[in-house]
Amino acid sequence: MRFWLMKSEPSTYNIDTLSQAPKQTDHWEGVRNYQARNFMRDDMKKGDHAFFYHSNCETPGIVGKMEIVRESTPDFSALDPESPYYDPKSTEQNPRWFMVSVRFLEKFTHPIALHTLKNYSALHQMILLKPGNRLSVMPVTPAEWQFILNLSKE
DNA sequence: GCCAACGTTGGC
DNA sequence: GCCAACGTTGGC
Repeated sequence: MRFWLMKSEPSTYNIDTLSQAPKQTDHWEGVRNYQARNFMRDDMKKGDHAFFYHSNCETPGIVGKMEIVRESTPDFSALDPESPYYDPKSTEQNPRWFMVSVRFLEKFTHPIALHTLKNYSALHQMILLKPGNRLSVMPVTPAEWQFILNLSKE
């Protein structure tokens, strides 16, 4: 099983939105970055786990975890002219963007703020913490995953 | 294939 | 809301 971190702006979609969705499952639509897309399309497998990260908000950080329940399929929002994620260069025959489906697993009683993550040398290598990083989907190592899970239980 | 201009991300 | 860092676009 592999581990991931996926960002969302909570004003658009947050961990409560997911936990209140039917079957606590939803599409992770709207990723429009090639590297992030490639992770979802090529490397994410059913059964993988992912942290839910709130970005661009008062306290950015990891707020919970989820499970990948469906591997990548074309992101239909790219085909919808009404969608903010519309991309005229993506077509049904030749889709440019992909998404996975995720299921809510847990909302942390102690979310871990970005500024807290930065305090631990065990996490210094996290892609999330690399200067200038803007990836919205990225891998997390098993050691990082376990370390962060432990923090969430303190 | 270079690279300037532009748009986006996301912390602060 | 600012703005630095980065990715993408498109003219040449």
